[in-house]
Amino acid sequence: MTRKPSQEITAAWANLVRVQQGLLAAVEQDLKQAGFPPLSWYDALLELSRAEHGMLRPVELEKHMLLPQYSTSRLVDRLTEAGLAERMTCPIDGRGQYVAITQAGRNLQKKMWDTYSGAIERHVGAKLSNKDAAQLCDLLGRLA
Amino acid sequence: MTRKPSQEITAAWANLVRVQQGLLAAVEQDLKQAGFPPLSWYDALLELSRAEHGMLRPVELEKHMLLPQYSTSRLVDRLTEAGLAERMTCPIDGRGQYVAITQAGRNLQKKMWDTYSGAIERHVGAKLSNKDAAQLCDLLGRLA
DNA sequence: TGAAGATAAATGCAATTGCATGAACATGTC
DNA sequence: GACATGTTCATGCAATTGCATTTATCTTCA
Repeated sequence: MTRKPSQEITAAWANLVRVQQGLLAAVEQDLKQAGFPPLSWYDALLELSRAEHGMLRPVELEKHMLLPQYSTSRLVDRLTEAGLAERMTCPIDGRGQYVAITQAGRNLQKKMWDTYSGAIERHVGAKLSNKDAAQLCDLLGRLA
Repeated sequence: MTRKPSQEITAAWANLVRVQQGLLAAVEQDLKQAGFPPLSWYDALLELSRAEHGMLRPVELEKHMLLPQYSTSRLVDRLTEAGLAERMTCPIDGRGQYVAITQAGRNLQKKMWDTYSGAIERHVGAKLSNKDAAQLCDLLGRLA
């Protein structure tokens, strides 16, 4: 059997799960109250908007977002349904496709950022100095 | 509009969400592979096992676990179904009830901890000193 | 007392997720 | 070329979640 985690490790783990879930729920709530779709839509739109030509293979999107394959497929369904993205046939691989962000998608992403950034500032920025944030970031990075 | 979050804050937020989701998925996976139910079952069993007489009102459980009311109700359904907990009528409030952990519930909680603690050690303990963990814990605590 | 409002818990229904599989195409090997 | 294997993406189905509402009981206050 592996060694048991120390008190410190266990406490850090418990806090990590608890705090993240609380903050995420709060941020999602802020988005919803502002009439926006879930954060996962934002994440996808951001990834697409940053990609070359505003398009990505679903497989890429999946890797960026750390989502299961079927989850990506359905997220793209919804984005497409809402007119925020489009599926395009992939010229170099008959199995695959490209997902391209639309102008409406770009617009929504920018509008959501206003609310999203406000939520981050309120729930995180207001409670941590930049120095603390950098430190937190570093510690989390070691866990990745 | 609120101030925009700094680079540091934004990066910390992104890392927090990303790292926690990754680690949590990994730990859940470890539990599942060992043939155990989800972490939420463990959390509930732990709360119950620590409570006076091994029982809690659903409302209490809900507050401890930060879950919505209906979610708690259904979690208790499943625990009861599996013989890990029992619903008892509440003598002091006719609306309410008590949820009591069974011996099987206590046994499962202990068995799950073997696997769970191993996963924590592997995914967190192996990557952070106790000092780092304490610091992480502190930083997260300020966000709560 | 009794009516109004608050609280505890369950549940119907729609949306979402997870899992397993399927269909279409690609790649490597002989 | 043809078969075996791997990759990409979609989807049927069951389980879970979220939301709104219902039922039952409690509390308050006139």
